[in-house]
Amino acid sequence: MTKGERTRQEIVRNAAPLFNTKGYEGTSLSDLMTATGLQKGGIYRHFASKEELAAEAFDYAWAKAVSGRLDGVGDVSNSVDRIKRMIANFVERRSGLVEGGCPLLNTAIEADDGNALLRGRARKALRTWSERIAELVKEGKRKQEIDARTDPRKLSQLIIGSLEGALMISRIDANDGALEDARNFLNEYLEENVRAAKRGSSRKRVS
Amino acid sequence: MTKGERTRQEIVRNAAPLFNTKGYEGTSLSDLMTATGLQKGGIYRHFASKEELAAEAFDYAWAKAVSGRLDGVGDVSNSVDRIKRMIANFVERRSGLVEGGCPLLNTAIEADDGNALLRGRARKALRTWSERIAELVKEGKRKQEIDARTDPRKLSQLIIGSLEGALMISRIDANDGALEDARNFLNEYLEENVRAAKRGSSRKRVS
DNA sequence: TGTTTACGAGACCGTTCGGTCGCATTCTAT
DNA sequence: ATAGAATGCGACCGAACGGTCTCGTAAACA
Repeated sequence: MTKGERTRQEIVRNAAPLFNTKGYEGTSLSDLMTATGLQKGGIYRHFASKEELAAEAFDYAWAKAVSGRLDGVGDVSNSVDRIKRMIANFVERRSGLVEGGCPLLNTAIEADDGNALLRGRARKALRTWSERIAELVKEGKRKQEIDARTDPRKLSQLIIGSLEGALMISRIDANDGALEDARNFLNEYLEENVRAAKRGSSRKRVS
Repeated sequence: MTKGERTRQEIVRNAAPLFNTKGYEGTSLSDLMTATGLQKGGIYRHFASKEELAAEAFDYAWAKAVSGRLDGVGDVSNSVDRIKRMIANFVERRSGLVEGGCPLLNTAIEADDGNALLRGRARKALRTWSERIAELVKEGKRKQEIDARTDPRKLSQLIIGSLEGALMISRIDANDGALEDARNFLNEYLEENVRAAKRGSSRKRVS
């Protein structure tokens, strides 16, 4: 790897937590200069604009978030338990993440009426995450671990929506209660309404 | 009402949609000048700072949001149906809301790491909304319309979290699907797990 | 080791930022 | 009608904004 490539990565690595905590508008070039230890010229050698850097920083932060949430999911065999593991990772995962909370939530809210480049990144991030969960569900249905009546897209949106909403509450409340409650709720929902019933037994089903 | 008071209200009225769509950092004094038709001096005669104006604009936008969500709730007698009405109001948001989406979500995300004044307003807004729903639940329990085992605070957080999370998804997705799904999910949940069972019948209960 | 290319510093650019203030004008209460 | 208070204009402020460019230096390849 050339020196320039290394520097470029370092810039992204240092810029990510800044953009994620202060937002795109709230992060200035001089903030970035301080965080990277470079002057403007040094930064602009590698990126055409603040916007382009922010987009790459988002990708970086998002990749870390996704890998944190999928951590250990492969070690679990049952599909429902995989989903539960992913939820637990979302709720617990503190270390290794880029500071400032979920990059998707942060970016989606700031960019939904403005910045098209960042909005596009957020939209794509949501899609791929949602599809990833939906794939887990489909696989579970194939393996008959998940009830055949489960709609993969709807379940995926329920999980993402509940978690992100609870995260928002937890962040202003400065209290993880909402996040914990969301986890408990989703886990119970998965057990009661998603996990395939044992052969022979029957159950009333919601939705 | 004096001329100054009228002007002050007009400034808040015109500033609210700006702050709610572009955010605090993203809204400049010159944006505000254009929106209000006043010069800087005219605005600063009534507010000590941009921050103070933003805080009042948030209060204004939030008051409108709350009144929109509670619209018609009093016309319904059953407590569960009242909650369902409130959810429908949130999802349909037909009434004269301030542009830019839910002020609580927008402000919470932008202010959770910075601006203390706005963060305080968002925190208070969340608390009062949450308590309002919890009150509905408690009343429902008193009237035996809501299952005695229901935790008012948890249900309130589940509703708020699900709706706000779904709103975030709907906004980047530019598609109301997630919001509709959240409404359907919550309605079914309320019917199956919150509405008090008819005397004599029994039911398995989640959470 | 010599040469060419890649790199980063930092002065500089015009613009916009949030905010102040003196003053003319307009309200308002008498 | 008029005095005094309330109001809004707009020139002005210093700082900070995102971004450009030149040039000395360090890295990379031969």
